[in-house]
Amino acid sequence: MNPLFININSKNQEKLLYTFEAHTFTFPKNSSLLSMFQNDNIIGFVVEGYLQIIRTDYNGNTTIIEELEKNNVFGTNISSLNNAEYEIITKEESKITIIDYNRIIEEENNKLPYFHQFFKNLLDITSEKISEKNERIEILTKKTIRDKLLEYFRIVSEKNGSRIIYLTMNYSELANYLAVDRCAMSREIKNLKEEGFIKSEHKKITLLY
Amino acid sequence: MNPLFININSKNQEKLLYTFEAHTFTFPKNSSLLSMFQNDNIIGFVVEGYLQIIRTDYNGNTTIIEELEKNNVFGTNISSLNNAEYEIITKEESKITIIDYNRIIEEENNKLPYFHQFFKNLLDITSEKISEKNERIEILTKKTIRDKLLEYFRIVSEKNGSRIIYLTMNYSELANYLAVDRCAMSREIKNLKEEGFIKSEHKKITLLY
DNA sequence: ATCTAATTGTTGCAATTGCAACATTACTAT
DNA sequence: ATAGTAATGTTGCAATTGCAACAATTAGAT
Repeated sequence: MNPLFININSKNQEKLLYTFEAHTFTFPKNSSLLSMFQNDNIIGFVVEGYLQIIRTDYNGNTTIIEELEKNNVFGTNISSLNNAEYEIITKEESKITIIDYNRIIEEENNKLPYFHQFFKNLLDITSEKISEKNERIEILTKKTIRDKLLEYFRIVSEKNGSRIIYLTMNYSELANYLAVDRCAMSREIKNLKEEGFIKSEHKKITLLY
Repeated sequence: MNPLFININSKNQEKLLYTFEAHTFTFPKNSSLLSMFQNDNIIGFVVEGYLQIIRTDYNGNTTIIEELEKNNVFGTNISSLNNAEYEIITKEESKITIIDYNRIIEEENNKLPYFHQFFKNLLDITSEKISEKNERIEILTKKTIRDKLLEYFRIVSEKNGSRIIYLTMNYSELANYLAVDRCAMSREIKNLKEEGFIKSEHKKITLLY
């Protein structure tokens, strides 16, 4: 379910996307979307695929800021894409729909019966993003690699309602996400396994505590 | 300037606060606001004072999540206050205004001429919070205490347009915010001073690079 | 099927950090 | 002014981590 369209029936969804002149694009794997709407102010969502928002700082270090899976929403403002250090890249072939933000905030939209709901949804999505950022901060404020891993596992496990976790990122990316050295993380995962806290095979991790 | 009321004249501001039945409260220093609106969904802003949103995890460790100064906006959803681990505390006597969020999102508000602007402002504020969270993440992903400090100084310096920084937090709180040991941070600040990167007297820090 | 590139695993070692314990200074209230 | 409390500074030491260099495994392309 696309959170932009909660409580909006599919006929009105189409109408809304038509009114806002939404456009859908497909990007090949490992491409940057930024050039597409560099100076525009947009809201977009993932129709199909997997993308990441990454930041590259002045030293050339990159950090994963956000993962974008099917139905996830992103935007110039709500994803800090107005910051030149941020960009969106596709990790696999991806299809996205883009809406001009300026069309969304036009006052005359108030006449559309479903617009209020749409705008409310947008605010809910933005609030939800703040929650996710706070969760990331909860992870990053942990002092040890072990505690960061366990906090990450806890959050993912709670979100999916299961003690079995399938990693969406690969291990290099996870280390980046947790802001730790990949090798040190690998060592710590081995320790967690040896001490019986987790079981892991490839990207499947089972929490045993 | 209160960002909730950008492009809304003061007469309409009052009208709006009246319509939404906003209430203003004063809290003494070092008090928790949470009990006031535990199960409500609210939006609030700081009229006067200084507050912090802090998180206490299952181990009893507390983390500073957000600082709230005059005119800053907070809310159940946009500040993750629906999470039981989060609370707002006053660091000095503070006056805040609270609005019931359910009154804000009523559809009939669309009839109010200034409402569209208000809702847009709310979305802008929420987006801005995401940017701030991303900045915090940029700091926390740095590997060393030195890099965290310099990144923090850079962000504050850019925000204020000055190489001279006045810390809003005390040093214990700053260490908490950067998620490092206070003593180790103190040591690193001494190093930065000795190596001529910064000058510091009490809460005034001058960047020399 | 095979070659190549990408990802993951391993480990010694030096650097950084957290922790603890204590000294010093600044703030607050009476 | 002074006592009491909170904040800050200092430092030795052990634990954790990052780094580097390399091995092993897996994934992807032709």
